[in-house]
Amino acid sequence: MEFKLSFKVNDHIYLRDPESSELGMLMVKNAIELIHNIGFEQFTFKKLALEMNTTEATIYRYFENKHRMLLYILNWYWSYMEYLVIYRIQNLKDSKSKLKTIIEILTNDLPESNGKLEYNRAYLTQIVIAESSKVYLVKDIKEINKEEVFKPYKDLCAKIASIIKEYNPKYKYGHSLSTTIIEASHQQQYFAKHLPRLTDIKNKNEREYTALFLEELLFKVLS
Amino acid sequence: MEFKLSFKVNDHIYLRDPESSELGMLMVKNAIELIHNIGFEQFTFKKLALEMNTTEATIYRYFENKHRMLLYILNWYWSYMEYLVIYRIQNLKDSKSKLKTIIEILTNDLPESNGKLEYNRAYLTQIVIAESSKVYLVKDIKEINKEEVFKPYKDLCAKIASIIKEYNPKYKYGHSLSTTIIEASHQQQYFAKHLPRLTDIKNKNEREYTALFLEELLFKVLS
DNA sequence: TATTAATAATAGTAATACTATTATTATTTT
DNA sequence: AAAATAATAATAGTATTACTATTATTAATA
Repeated sequence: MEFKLSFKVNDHIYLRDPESSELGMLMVKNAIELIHNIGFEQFTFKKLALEMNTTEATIYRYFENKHRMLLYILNWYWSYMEYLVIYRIQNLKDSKSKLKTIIEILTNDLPESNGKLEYNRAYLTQIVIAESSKVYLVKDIKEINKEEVFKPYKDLCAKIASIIKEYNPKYKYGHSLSTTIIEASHQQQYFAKHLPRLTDIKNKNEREYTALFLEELLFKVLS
Repeated sequence: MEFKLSFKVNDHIYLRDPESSELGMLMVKNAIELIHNIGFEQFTFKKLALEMNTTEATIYRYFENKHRMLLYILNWYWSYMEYLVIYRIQNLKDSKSKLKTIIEILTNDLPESNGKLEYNRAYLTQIVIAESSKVYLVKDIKEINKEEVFKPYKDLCAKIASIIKEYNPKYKYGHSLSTTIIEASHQQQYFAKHLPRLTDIKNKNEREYTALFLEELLFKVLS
């Protein structure tokens, strides 16, 4: 039996499911590369269309705008993250090693998946680090949130919070601690690379550094 | 003697110092209101010009683009924050109450200043919460950072790190903990307000909630 | 008083973020 | 196999954004 890694993303996010066609899948794959290369602000549907030899209008039939496309990509990422957490934790007995595994997952590239969608995992990770906050730091967050499009993030947060509770049932801020860990894992990697004086990094790589910082923080907070 | 609250912002940020004229000051004041009202993405120099009965071209003689304007506003904020930390801490003896004061400063509106610049402090706080990460999460961070335009943030971070060191000389991640606290203070307030399921907020207000979460976190990490 | 500097008014451009229309091709239904 | 439906490509067009340039007018300074 082959396991198919395919996450159903809330269909409010797209106009037409990009997984429903070759073109749609190619679109997301190319978008990840292009956003990684030029950044979300410079990214346009026109440039994406040019890159993949199609037209702007065609892309607009899949996604309402580029914000929705980024949201789609992040939903995929968050869903995958939650799956990874569940999968890699299932055989672990003590909650301490579960939490360690979570930190590890949060500070490494996505592992190879065997589903049909083969995105560039290193690029995807970079996009999450540099662009993810832009999907919720928007003026119309209220209306967007009504469509349940942040459910995968909330689910991931709840999952991590449940393991935090398992480790220390008395701790009252499991969800906030989860989001703080998640966001800090991106931030610290970004700062370590681009604004190192906002961190204490010496010569290690950003991931290893971030993992050490977060692990110590997490266990001290929960002690 | 009257104390004048005026922070010299790195002059790479502007083309012409907005503090050097009435119009310049009005520009920043109006920008803060407009960014607060419509969000940074929707904010344009055209709209700002319309708002204050001047022209786009005039604003462009002060700032290269809207990103620089936001950077200017945040530099002002970070400098003010550092000043506030130093000022409110000077008479405190033990480093524990110093850290508590820092959390308090980070989770409250800016206090009334007696300088000539009277920005809307509540709006400014909201801008920092919702828009600040957009100044460094940009593709050209490398070149921008060369101009030293993030110095006030780094200084604030270093200042807080020094007090962390004072409290616990053995702790190795003072700078990362500072930025984590600063960024989390914005994030958690934002989440508590707009995406509450990413937090554990019940019925308190977002600030009080965030302060409690951060204070507990900080002292546990440093114990 | 002359010079310089700042602003207002106006115009213009390339790029962005879309929408609309039609022809062509592929897929599905009858 | 023909007819109907759906997806795409090609093309065109619009309002807005993010600027730059020019000139006339007003204010400040030498």
